[in-house]
Amino acid sequence: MAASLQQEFCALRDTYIEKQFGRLNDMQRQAVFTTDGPLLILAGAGSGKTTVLVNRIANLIRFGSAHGSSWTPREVTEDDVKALKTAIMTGTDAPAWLDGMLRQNAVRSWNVMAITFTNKAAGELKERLRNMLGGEEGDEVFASTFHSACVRILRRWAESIGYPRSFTIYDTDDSQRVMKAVYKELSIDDKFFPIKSAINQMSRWKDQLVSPEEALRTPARDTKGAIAAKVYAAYEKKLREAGAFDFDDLIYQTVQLLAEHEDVREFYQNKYRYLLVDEYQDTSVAQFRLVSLLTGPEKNICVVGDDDQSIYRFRGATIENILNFERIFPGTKTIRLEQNYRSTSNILNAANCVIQHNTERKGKTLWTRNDEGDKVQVYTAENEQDEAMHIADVIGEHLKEGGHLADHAVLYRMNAQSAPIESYFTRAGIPHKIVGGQRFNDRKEVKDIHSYMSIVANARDDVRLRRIINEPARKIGNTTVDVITDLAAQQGISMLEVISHADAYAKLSRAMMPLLKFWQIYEKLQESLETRTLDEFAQDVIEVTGYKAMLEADAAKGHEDAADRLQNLGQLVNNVKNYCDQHGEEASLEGYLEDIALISDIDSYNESADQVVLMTIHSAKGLEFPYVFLIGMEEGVFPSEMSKYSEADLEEERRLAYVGITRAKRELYISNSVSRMLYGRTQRNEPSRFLREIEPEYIEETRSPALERRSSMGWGSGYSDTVPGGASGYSGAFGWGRNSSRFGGRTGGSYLNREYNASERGGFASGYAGRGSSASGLGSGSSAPRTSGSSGFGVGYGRPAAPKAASKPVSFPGSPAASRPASTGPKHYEVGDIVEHKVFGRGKVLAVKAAAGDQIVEINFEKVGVKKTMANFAPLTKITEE
DNA sequence: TTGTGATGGTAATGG
DNA sequence: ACCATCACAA
Repeated sequence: MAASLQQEFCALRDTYIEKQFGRLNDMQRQAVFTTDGPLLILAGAGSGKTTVLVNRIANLIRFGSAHGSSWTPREVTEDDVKALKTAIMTGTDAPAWLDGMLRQNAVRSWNVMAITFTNKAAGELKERLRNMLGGEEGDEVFASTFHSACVRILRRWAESIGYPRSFTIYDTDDSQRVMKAVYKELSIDDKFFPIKSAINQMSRWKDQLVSPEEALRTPARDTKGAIAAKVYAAYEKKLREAGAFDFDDLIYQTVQLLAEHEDVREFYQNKYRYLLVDEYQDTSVAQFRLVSLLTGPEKNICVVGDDDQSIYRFRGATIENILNFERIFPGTKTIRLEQNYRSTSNILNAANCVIQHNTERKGKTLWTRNDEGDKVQVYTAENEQDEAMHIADVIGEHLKEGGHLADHAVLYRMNAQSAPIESYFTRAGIPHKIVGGQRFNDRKEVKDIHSYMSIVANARDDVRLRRIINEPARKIGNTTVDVITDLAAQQGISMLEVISHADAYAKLSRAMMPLLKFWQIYEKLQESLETRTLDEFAQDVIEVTGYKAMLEADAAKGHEDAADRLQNLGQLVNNVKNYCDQHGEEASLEGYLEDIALISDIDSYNESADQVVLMTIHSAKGLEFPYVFLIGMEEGVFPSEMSKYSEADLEEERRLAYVGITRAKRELYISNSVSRMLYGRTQRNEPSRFLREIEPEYIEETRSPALERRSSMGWGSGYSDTVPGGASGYSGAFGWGRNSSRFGGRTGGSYLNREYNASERGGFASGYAGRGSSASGLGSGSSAPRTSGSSGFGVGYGRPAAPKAASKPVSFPGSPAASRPASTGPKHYEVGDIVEHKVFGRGKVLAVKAAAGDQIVEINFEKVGVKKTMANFAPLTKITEE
């Protein structure tokens, strides 16, 4: 009797718990209910990976291993069964007195550690856990990146491995400075073996847990290898003296710490009994080792990854970690999540087409129940301006239909590609945000102030001291710095210590006054740190050091960027303030410096602002957008020139393409450009092989009207007749449709190839030069408007299946670049005019200001409110009378 | 020591 | 095309 009650209760308990996770699919639920032992989740793009992670943690904390168990902590009563039945029927929570019966071996939230790839992902995880579990328990889960977790561990144990508690974290710039000093000391010529290569080699060694000693012991392949080993050892010594870790050290040294100190290892294994690692495909040997060291004897290790999305091989990620997981952790349960919830089937099929061309895969095929959606739009642009304009057109159309800017993302292979888009968007007044590239914290003035701050935190840090000792200029030149360096080395003390009694050294007599002054500044800052709040301290640094005075003097002299720099420093102080607000009592100088070292651009990307976002595909990993523009799909750009000669590199590029494609939810726009200015040279690139790999049935392609016009006007003698039907043969012009010879296929006789030849022969060069040079928007071009007008594309263009953006002739004047020669002078608008803007629609002019041969027009738009645009560049049309 | 002009190298992805 | 670095003059 009691036994069957027990059975009934356990079955009900399963039902109850399953209901809690009712929104998951079978595979996802399996992953959630696999609570103990090693678990490998192979999660395809958009398969609800984060959801699974969050739910799995929630299940651990709320129910532990109760699901599937046939055991209860006490005798089951009729009341128990009844209460649980009621809870299931009514969809309410079971009464609290059942908790003991439901929460079997429930895991305490602070026993769970989740490692993610970015701080942003960690933040999202925590946010969702808070929502699911409530504030307290959610917050108690330790979720962070590898690097943050390691810093946390290292802070605690630094002294046991000979580092100061307030160690500094060096960024790439610092590393290069150190390496440069090493080269100088060892008289190594960086022309023979570039510093960057040395750092790279060293970095790979650290990723693979190769110590300087091992590197030296291992016979080098060549002279360069020998040099690398030599500088590695010297570099490491310097960092240790400075009390600094670089990014790779954070992992490497933590591994050493855990490997060599059993007590420390056991401390963490006891503390974190359940480990979850996200983006496992991007972990390095060192990171794998770290995970293994943290994993206790119970082996409660769950990793989530997708071998098809491994895109960080170049920085030491090893796909073997995921491929060998089952072998390294015997008894691993493997679960595949292959249902995609993100994209339309056309987009997903396109992605599958591409990734299928890789050989090194675990192999899985994503599927979806989502609609087919629109076909993937492929646009061939004439040049990068044209590409930018096309994107703006599409976005404009979407906005007219009620879409939001923030639903659009422009993704590219490398940061350099953002420039033309950014500049076009700026001129057209399209709100946008670039993620990545030159980071705020990388600006010279910001780094300088941070260097001052960090030497106050860590007086041993000679590298950063050198950076600012004469910034602003205070008569401490290279000679003096070299003398100080020697003195410090002789006595085994830091440079700052030498400076603190500069008067004791005869060699420093000449520079004594400036040095003592510098020391006074330093002491003032020390005092400021002790007596004032952190943001006041930052302000003091800017002022006491004379940095502010220097910039103000520059600004007075008419230095253009000095004002910007001052503003940046103001922003820096704001950032410190924000940091203080966020961390309250916990705020510390070390903490702040740590944040700026470890927080990346993508972490602070905030999707709530209504802006188009521009970023690299790498940055976009883990994100999704309704509308995605994947630009620069050309050989030599994507895949990059450097990857073309290695099959393994190419496969990584292809995975990157796969990541890019799978970011899109509703519509994907891929573009390539016939001509592109890159690295100061105009290149003519073939469309990317990745485009060719997509089956034609998922694609719809369009060529820039500019390219069509060229062919129909008969430039480049005698080739237009090989294009079927000229402009009217548009849909087939690409050779892409039914005949599937596609992009410049192997026949070599494709339309595109011909065009390259034609242009290289200069057949239309003269007729074309105006447009080309007016690409900057300031050229002398006398070209025809490009989107409408007498050449009649308006009509020819409107084939039924054409992409939305191109489907109707657009009523505003053409691109800022192409159709507004500077010679026409500024456009004149007046307050009160009603104008039409390509992107924002209709609005009323509020104010007009003259600026450098142009006007800044402030407009109140009906739909989007007040915006400022440049009259000469913004796609504005005056509406005569409303 | 500081400021300038020329030069020449460097061009991928990032914590 | 851009930047950083360097040599050199002031």
